[in-house]
Amino acid sequence: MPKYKDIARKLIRKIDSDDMKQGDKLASIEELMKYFDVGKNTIIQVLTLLERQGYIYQVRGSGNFVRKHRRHGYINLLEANGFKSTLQGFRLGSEMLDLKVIKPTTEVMANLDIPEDEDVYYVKRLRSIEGRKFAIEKSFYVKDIVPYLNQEIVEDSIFRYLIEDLKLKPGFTDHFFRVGKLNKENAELLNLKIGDPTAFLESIYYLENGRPFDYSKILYHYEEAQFFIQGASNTEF
Amino acid sequence: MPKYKDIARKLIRKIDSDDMKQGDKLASIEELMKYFDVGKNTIIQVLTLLERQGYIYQVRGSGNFVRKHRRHGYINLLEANGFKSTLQGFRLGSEMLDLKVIKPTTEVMANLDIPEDEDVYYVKRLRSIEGRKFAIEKSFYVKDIVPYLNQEIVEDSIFRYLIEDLKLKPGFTDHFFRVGKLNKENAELLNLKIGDPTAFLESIYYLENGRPFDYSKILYHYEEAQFFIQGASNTEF
DNA sequence: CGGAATTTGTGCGTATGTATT
DNA sequence: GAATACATACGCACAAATTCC
Repeated sequence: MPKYKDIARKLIRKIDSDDMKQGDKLASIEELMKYFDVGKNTIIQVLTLLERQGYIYQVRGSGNFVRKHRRHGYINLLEANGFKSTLQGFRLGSEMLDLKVIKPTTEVMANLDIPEDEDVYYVKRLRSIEGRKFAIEKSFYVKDIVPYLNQEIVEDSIFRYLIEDLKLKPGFTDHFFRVGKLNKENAELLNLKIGDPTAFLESIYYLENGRPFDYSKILYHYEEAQFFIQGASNTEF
Repeated sequence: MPKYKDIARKLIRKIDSDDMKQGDKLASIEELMKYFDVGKNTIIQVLTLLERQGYIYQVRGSGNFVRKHRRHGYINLLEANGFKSTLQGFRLGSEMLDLKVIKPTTEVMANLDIPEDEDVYYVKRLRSIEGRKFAIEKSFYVKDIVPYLNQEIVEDSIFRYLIEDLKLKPGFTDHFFRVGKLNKENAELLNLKIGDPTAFLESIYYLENGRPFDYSKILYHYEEAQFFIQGASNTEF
């Protein structure tokens, strides 16, 4: 592991600990250089990374300060897998409703950028949080990249399987978000009424090399799901 | 303007042009160094910035490739001001419903991190797109930072006024997102029915120095609003 | 298939500019 | 105005991944 990632992890652990709160000042670049025994560039690289991940904000001439969001139970849409760290501490469940290999629809072809004869895994899951119905998820995986799935994997964590077992490297993601009304089928699955609100999230996950491998459509229970998005410093363009 | 920002803008113009599409390869770092007559670090800095902004993805040993989303009419939640570039080309309107200086509620105090006796501007606007009702926005500005607002400013663009006239420098942003049902008052404003779905977005805008200056709550018309969020490469943590 | 060439990634040292304290 | 701290930028060396032959 490169030095800057190692240092970043250590600083993140420090920031996440109870020692630090919003607005606290980090050690100066000079001090961090000495402490970790690395060059200035490396520290700058670390701080740039932390800023981009939303852990700190940088103020020129002044210092680097902790950024700590104070709301819990929100899904952080900027983390690789939609159901991660911000929901830590909650009991999550996954019930498999369907799992099969199919040929892609036009919609799936377009979003995964594949031809019509390419096989895809179709997975439908009912997700729960603390035992309550939380979301209906329909996912499509390019079989060429994800050659095998079974019930055990699907009810545990597909992403963990992809990363740890298949050694895939997810890169970036596109999320598309809308609000709508539930139809009969989905309302019944979520124990809601027809016409009740729902958050509809479409996500396309790409590997590091830019190839899309997962297209997912999620309908959230409107009373259970809430989302969090951190915008970094843009300055123009 | 620093070299890396200047180069970034030029590359973004190039990428946004019709010449380039998703997956196209940029010139190599070596070539960019020669073309712009700068050092390698500067080019790397440019590419890191473009990657973070979602314009490109980087593949080690291979090259840098254009990332171009193909959906229009979506609001990009990662851009400083919620109603920017992705809605370019649409006719946007702002009708002022209320504008006054008030003392903060507990909620506003907490989100803007101010004491109870600090004055805030309260602005309520009805926003439209292509003449259709689009969203109801209630915003709170710290008067100490934004000392003056009037109807003209509020019905044009508050952010443009803050940046260009007040010379404020917005830094980062926190967005919180939920789905809910409309009450009578808001349903009437949006020409919808009581109980219809709505997207509810709370945003806190901070200056570069980390001080919050704007807390906004927006209720979107569920048939008009759709959102776009680009996740960058995270790789672990 | 293997090795060479290409391309990007990490890291050091240094100098100078700019904003804050 | 001086001291401190972060920002930009150059040049160099070597590592790691991909691509080409």
